Amino acid sequence: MARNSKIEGQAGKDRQPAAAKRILDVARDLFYRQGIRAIGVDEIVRTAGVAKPSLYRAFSSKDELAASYLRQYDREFWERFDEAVAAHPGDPRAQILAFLTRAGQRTQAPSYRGCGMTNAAVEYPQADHPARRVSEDNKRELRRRLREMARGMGADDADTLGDGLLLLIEGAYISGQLFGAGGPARSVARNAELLIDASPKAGS
Amino acid sequence: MARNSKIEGQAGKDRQPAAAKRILDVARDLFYRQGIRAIGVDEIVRTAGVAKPSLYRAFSSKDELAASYLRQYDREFWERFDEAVAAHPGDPRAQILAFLTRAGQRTQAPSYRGCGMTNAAVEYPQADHPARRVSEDNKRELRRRLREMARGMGADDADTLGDGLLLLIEGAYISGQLFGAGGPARSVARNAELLIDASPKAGS
DNA sequence: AGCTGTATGTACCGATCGGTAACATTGTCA
DNA sequence: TGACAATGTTACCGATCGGTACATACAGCT
Repeated sequence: MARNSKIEGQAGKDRQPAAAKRILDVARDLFYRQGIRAIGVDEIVRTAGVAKPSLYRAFSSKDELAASYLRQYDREFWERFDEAVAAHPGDPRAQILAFLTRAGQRTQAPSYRGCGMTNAAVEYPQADHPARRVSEDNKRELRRRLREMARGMGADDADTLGDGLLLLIEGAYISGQLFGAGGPARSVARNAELLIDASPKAGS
Repeated sequence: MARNSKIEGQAGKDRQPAAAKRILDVARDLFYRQGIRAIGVDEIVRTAGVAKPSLYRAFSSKDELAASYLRQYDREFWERFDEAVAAHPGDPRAQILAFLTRAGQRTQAPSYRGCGMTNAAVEYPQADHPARRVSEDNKRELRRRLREMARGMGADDADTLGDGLLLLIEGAYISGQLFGAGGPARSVARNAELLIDASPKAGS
């Protein structure tokens, strides 16, 4: 109802029809909370209040819709990550601890269901699945960034420290959804701190 | 073909009919490699070379078959765990490092697909699902044992150290299947060692 | 008004899902 | 030989799966 073109470009070109956005919003919510395989396209279109062909006009397949969901998830992930980085310029130790403090807090929320990309990779072990591709790319980049930050911290074996931080992060994502509030994910920042300070540095 | 009763008990009582074992063996393999939701009961009975009613005579539902698979997985998990414990009596630090060294090696195998119980928990977020119940029980007990071992190591904050080890373990399971050989899981034992030695102890 | 293009909806497809009923066959032991 | 337990065979169920051909609504433009 009503025209929704008040924002988003005065030019006639309103890219991305309304239905597509509704579908992606709903898919994101259902996929994250219940899993991609657990949700059928019928449930998505029913919840979004749109017709099924609207889904297939905007997305070539359910797998592609899942990949789109994860691409959005990926963007938001890096926003959170870069926010923590920007808060502590030139101090990678403080950067990663800020990120992990926030991440650890999020794992305690009742609605927490882990990392959407990690979960998707578990649901789709096949290397060529569109959803898994997005997840793998994200994790590879995260690993690269963490190793880079470990280098910035002056660690002798930066790759090992960076990988250790990645293990803690993935562990937090998983045990957050396994244990809920009060689970081990709560202490991810503290353990990362211990691990960082325990890693041999050149200047010591 | 041929009689397969040469081993396995001379007494008349051959508990658990042959078909049930075949089904569970096949289900274990397929569920672990491809995921529970990804495998249909038809594929299981076809691969096992049995008739579908044989599955439902031995297991009340697919969910119960999945739970049975995980109960077996759970037993084998604790066998591996207790083996590492038994190898270093009275030395919890060596115990957990032995376990993690082995676990880290397993994550590098091409067929590695993570922890079956962790994966099942991701596939079934609903708390009342039979498969998830088995997984949650296993993880809770693992957490308890790790905290207990951390206490045995003399850590001031044994709960935090135990939880840190759990995060590393879960992280290794997940990144093992995400990155394959050469991934961060390779360094899980080394990082656990650093974390343990970094944790404040009463006697120091 | 009339045309045109875009966005959306109705109704349907074959395949597969988990699960079952009824009955035939086999092998083992007494 | 007869009885019994285990397994196989066949055929089926309703529900849901991902996906599509086709009709309709509605805007802007002339």
